[in-house]
Amino acid sequence: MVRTRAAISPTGYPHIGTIYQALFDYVFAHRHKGKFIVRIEDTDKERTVADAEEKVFMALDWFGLIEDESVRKEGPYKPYRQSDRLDIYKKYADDLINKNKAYYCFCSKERLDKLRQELQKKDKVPMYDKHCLKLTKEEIKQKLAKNESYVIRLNVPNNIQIKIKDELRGEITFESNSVDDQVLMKSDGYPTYFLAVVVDDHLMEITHMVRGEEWLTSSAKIVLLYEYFGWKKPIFVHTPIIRNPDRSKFSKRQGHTSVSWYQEQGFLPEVILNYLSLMGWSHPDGKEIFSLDEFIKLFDFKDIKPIGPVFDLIKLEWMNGIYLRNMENEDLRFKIYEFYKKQLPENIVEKTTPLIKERIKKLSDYLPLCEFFFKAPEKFEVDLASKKDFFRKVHAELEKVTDWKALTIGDSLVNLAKKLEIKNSQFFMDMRIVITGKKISPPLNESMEILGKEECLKRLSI
RNA sequence: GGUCCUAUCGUCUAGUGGUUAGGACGGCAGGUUCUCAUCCUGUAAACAUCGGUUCGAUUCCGAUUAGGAUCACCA
Repeated sequence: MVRTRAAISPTGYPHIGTIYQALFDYVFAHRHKGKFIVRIEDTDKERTVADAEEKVFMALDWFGLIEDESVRKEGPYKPYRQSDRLDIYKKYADDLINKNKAYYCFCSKERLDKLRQELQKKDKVPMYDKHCLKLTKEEIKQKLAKNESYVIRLNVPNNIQIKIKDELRGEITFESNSVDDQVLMKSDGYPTYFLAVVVDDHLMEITHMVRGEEWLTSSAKIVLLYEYFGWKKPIFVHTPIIRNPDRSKFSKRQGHTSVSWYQEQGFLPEVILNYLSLMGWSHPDGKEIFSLDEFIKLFDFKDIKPIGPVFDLIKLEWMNGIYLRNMENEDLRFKIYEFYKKQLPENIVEKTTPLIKERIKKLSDYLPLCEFFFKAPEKFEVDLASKKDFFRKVHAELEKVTDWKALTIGDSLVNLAKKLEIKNSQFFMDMRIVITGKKISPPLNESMEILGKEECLKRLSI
């Protein structure tokens, strides 16, 4: 039974990179009729934010990446929040101590800082010097009795090779001398990520440890822990990291990383998932538009390219536009109505939806395009002062139209243009400005039909 | 800097020991059109470099270069 997990730290608004990771977990689990678990990794008390957990689930719900087990959907492996599992980590840390695979460290922050500085000065990689490994059992007992503050460190042996098999990259070898004696238990009794993730993944019977490439370097520690515990290792998958245009790690300085931004802009969640699927993976038929279900049917980790792809907002917008255009008018109308919190008159949204369907890429494009339906323009993108006479003539002509439909309005306007010997393009542009205020608008005749005769005549008599 | 990862159009990617190296976004140029958009047509644009292996390498191997990740009592 395949079991994957999204390990999420509740430290703020959900990040698009987190969703990217979770997507692979979710899809792979579903591909193999397994389980997808969400685990809350809140072992950093400083960084944990109170309502972040709630936001994580709101985001997952929005995307439809619904988990099988989590803090809100407890299963047989509970609890699913790491801060509720402290006694478990303690037990396993003690186990490692007893096996001499980990050791107490009483070094002060000052000593560690100094050590780090000295090594850096010599252009060496800052690493712990195993100072406290030399402590005798008796010394340790005394220090513990005196309640001295301590951490527990991983005892990494010298001069061995640590091998890890990554699904995307094959075998990777690390020299143990370049692996630091990682702190496993902090002085506040909380575990660090490394201990917690190994213990939890083992106890929760996670079969595929899927995580971002930023963890690749530290996976030697993970492998070592599995070996020390004598546990069966999961399959390791280090997925690519989404990049900024300058190829650095995707960050809010250069892009929009927060899920909430995409919601506010009116991107559809299924579009974002579709787009994200294409980062590192490609459809065997070269298709770009496909559903989550289709992705599930075809997905395999082996087909992911291990290159960090650049996030391209322009292409995402294009794709969002495709989805919007493929929607039924009724569904799109409802999406727009909901997007604007049901504040806009529903009948106008309904009538205008077909007009703007091929003109918007995001739901938030609707209002700038359709604002003139809700209120008369207050300023005009072109100065109309010299055109008053022209509009009087149009007014007179339109007044005669009894059947107020786009087609008849159009006929009447085209006739008038001919009569006045004005080019259609010029004629309609002036009309557009006076009716909508803007040089760019939905089709004019249809817009005027929706606005109604009375309102149009009113706008003509400026 | 140490360690590790990676390398096809600007971007996302397909692909092969012999191909006119394909598609998509974006660009450019046309067409349709009352604007914009949609739609349609066309077009420019890539195998990082240098060595091997080979009859032949973009493809296999190595080195170089470049980019990235990581080096906390953060995840």
